[in-house]
Amino acid sequence: MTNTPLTRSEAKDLTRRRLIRAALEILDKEGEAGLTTVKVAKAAGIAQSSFYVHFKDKQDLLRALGDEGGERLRRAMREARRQAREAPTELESHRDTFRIPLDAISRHPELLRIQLRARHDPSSPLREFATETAKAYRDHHAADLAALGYTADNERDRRRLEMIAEGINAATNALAIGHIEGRYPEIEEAVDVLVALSRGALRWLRATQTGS
Amino acid sequence: MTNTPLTRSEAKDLTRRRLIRAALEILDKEGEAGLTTVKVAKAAGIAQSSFYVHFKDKQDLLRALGDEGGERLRRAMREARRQAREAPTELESHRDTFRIPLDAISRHPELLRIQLRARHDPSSPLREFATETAKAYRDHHAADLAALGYTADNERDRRRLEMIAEGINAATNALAIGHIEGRYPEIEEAVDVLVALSRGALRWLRATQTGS
DNA sequence: AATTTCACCGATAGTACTATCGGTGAAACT
DNA sequence: AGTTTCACCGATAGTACTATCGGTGAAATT
Repeated sequence: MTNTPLTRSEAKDLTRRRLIRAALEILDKEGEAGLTTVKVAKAAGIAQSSFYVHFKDKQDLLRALGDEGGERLRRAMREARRQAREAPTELESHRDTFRIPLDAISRHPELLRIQLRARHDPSSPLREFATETAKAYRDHHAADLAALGYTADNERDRRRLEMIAEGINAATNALAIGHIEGRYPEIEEAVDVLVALSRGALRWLRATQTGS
Repeated sequence: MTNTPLTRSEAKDLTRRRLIRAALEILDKEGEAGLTTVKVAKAAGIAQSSFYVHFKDKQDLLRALGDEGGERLRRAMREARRQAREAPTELESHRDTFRIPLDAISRHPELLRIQLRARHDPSSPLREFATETAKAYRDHHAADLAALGYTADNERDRRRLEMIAEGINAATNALAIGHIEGRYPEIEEAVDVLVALSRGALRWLRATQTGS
């Protein structure tokens, strides 16, 4: 194994990353209640008091976790999108709309779990992260709807599109969790279901767009 | 105001219900982290130490909250179903499948919030409550699919129906939260969206049922 | 080579909460 | 009327965690 001839700031940065990594794992496995400076520091291999060399306080760590989580998620989405761009047909491209988030989530399941938990917890400092993440997914689906020519020119239609994007997003998350937990081994099967649900919404939009 | 000529056990029962009521409110407003015996007891108007007259420990309270929450939810679902039984047409009856959970949730929004939070929190003693509640909703939707003649005779179809029920359920919860938060003021509009999503899934099932 | 910087350490003060204990008075029982 | 029961109380021991502080040695700087 290679030695560690690190400069001081490199070593500090490494420790900081170890702390964040450990914190994310503990957060995922034990929840926010189990996230203590004692456990995080120990898991990162330093003394509890040294935690404060890297973070002002626990709140500061949570903030960093939100940033890091968002960063990872955007990276995963970008990567999934990059792979999808090689998709040949237009049909495939529509399937991609659903495959991209599923792939991104599968890459970092802990982020979805943490997000879903924080989303409805008024006491969680990660709520901002959860809200932003949810918005990113919703925008993703809203962009898909817009690309298919479904736009809103009044309040009612705007609400409809938002509800559809939110519903599809929630279904995507639920199936992603099921996939992570092993109940739905095949991502393509989940994509099938999401495409079917989505088509129902689109058909309804078309049927009611010009009429009443 | 009426006096309180209560027997001892009546008074104790009243206090116990006050504790559960206070605990549910604190849980909803401040999350599990904010739920302490100090706050619950104070909110119920008794001393912190008297909390232990009614519950063995905090765990015991959480267990009681799960029971109480499940009870309230089942009552709300039953009541909503009772009202729905007066539905005239078959179309209305199908809409009711989605209106019932939405109504039930609107009646006790705190229970959904608590459930969604606990569902993915490994440290939460309320996880069982969350799992059971989620199952109750899923069964509700699965029963609807069965009533429409969609049954599974192989593994793949079983998975499909489960994924659809789970997806619809997740969408229902998401729209219910949106309704509670005021973004979707009209329940009927949410029902429209859910019906549309559902129809897409049913159409897909029909199209692929006998073929490939 | 001498000096400074600083990531890390152990010890510990402070805080918040859980759970127990002995005491009290009014309700319930005899 | 006398006795027992028990819901509730204040006090407090015990536990877990946060955050601070002075000290240390090796890296960085001079």
